[in-house]
Amino acid sequence: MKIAKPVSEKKLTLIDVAVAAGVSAITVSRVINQPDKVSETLRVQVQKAIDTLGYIPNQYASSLASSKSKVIGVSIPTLSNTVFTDVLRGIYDVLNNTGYKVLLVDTHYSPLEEEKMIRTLLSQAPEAMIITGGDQTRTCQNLLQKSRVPVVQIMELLLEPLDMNIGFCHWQAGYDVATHLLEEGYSRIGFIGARMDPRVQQRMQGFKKALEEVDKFQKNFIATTPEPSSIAVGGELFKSLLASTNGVVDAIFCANDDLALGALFESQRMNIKVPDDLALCGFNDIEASRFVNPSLTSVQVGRYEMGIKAAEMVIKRLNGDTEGPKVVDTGYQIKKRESTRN
Amino acid sequence: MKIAKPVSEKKLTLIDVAVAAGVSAITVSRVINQPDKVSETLRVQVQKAIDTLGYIPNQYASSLASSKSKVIGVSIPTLSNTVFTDVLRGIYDVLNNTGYKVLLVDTHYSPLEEEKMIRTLLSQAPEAMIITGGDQTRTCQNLLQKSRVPVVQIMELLLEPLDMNIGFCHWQAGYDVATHLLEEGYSRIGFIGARMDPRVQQRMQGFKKALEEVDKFQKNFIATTPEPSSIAVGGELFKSLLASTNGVVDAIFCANDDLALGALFESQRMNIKVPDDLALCGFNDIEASRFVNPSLTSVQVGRYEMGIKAAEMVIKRLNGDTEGPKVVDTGYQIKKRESTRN
DNA sequence: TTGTATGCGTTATCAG
DNA sequence: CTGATAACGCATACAA
Repeated sequence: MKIAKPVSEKKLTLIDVAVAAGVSAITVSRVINQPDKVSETLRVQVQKAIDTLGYIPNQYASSLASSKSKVIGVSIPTLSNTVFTDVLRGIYDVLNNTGYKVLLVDTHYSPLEEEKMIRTLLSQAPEAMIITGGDQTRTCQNLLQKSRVPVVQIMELLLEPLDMNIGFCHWQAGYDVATHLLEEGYSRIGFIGARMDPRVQQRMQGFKKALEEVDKFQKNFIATTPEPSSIAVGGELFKSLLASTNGVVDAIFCANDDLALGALFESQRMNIKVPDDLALCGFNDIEASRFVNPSLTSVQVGRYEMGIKAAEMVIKRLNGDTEGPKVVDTGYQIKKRESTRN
Repeated sequence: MKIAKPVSEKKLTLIDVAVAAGVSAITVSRVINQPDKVSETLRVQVQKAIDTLGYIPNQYASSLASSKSKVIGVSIPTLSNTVFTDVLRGIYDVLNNTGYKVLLVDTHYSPLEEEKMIRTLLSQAPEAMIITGGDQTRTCQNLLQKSRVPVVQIMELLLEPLDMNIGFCHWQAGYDVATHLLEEGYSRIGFIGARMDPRVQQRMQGFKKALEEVDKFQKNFIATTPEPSSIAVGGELFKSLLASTNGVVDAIFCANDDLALGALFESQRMNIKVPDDLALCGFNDIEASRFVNPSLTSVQVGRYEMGIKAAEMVIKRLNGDTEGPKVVDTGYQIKKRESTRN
């Protein structure tokens, strides 16, 4: 049995392989996709031709014909925040072993941009989507529902998920942080937040509620900015809050650890002792929080695990399994450290 | 002019839009891809139909017909390191506005895994590839060359780039850091490094060379580990180095800022004064380095800009422009801060 | 087990 | 500027 040499110029197709192996195109297709449905003899013969020629299937023709893209769309607000890249890592680690490809978009926290990007994603006919949060535009949600792709909304628990949902309750987490600070004996408690995306808003509302319940909420104890969150901004907001409260604030809930680090570093420069003069609590529990001095109380959330689970939910659904729960609460845990020890 | 209502059941095609707008399919295609080639009247009319119906083009059909995938493959060692996600951000920010999609893979720093992933990427017929560094397996490099896709190798300057190359010289950066420390009067200078990927190795070699030139290199002043880099590991390596040098080390070049922060936090706990008792220099200049106390000397490299430029090089090449330089040195800058002020 | 006919949704080519 | 027709490469459905 002779097999033709590779013709390096033109693109190889199923037919080239079929001719080389002396079979029909569909048989080659089967050798690739359903090897069990082809006899041993032909399978070996065809595989040899494939290897010899160096044939690589055309995914686009395949997707078009089968309407299966093997693509999963993922949308996150930003690549600059370890919170999201940790989740991403979980998603990639699961999906890369399943033959699915990830198509990632970065919405820059803008629902409008998100709509545009999700439109692009949908044109790739993804078999499923993993998207962040629930503040998509109405149009965008319609697009998603009309497309009928399985959707997992991650990072936060939603009142009305589009489909599947995995995350935790930011409101409750904010409430619990405030409670922790109250329990530690602090009473003039402030809040600083940046970007103010829906999840930060919820943390703030939970925080506010807890203070209101004990009649300790004061409007001027809140400092926020629409700017992106950063250590620098944390320092700025910290100074604003000191000013607006005439320095009487005795504890601050920072909407995330970057802000908290900024506040901590600034307080060190101002010679304000943490936690003696002032308590600080962050959110997300990034690695630095555990090691900085004083160590920073923060709220741990299983980001990598959330990514893993979201991807697993997707895979399960794609395998036709509709049994599992559609909503998963991944919870959180307040890590009490030196910065709030009274 | 009436336009039909969306029929939510079947998938919309060009033809549906064409019928709704009362034109031919190819005209709709042109409105989408070459709007200038369609008269104002028809363009508006067709666009209206597209919007009303919520039509989304099928990229697979498009790619099959035009043999253009509009895909660019990107390979990075890990998603856990801001160094790479910053570059990624630059890449996405450029590419998202050009109609190209990014197919990203995370190689976990393993050339073997990289080879496997790049093989997968190639079956998507990417129009170009952006990959990290130069330590691909021989097989992998052959695959890339045979595929004839434009390739940009990023993060470091290579002796023999496969095609295009953008980055800076890590060896020289390491050399310069050592020189800076020597100039500040330090003379018992150590090095700590983790993961020990090719770029870290180069920084270490440059560092070593500078010390050797003034006869100040000592083998036991080096502490490394193959473990992933982290703040925690920085603290550990710091303690090892103190032990192996009997505490006489007076300056440490940390292969990155995470390690440096770990060393700094640990030194604070051990009551070792930086920079009075010990100088610390990091690498990458992450945000924390600028704000921590004492602020941390580090080496700034334009990561986001590198991503931007890499993507721009790719786009240029894809547009048939072969003029520009194939190798770009993005340089670096030592940010001298409190932690090395003698 | 293997093969034939046909369609997937778009774009290239060439006419009008 | 607009349209008819034929690819693009593969997989589905059915036949043999």
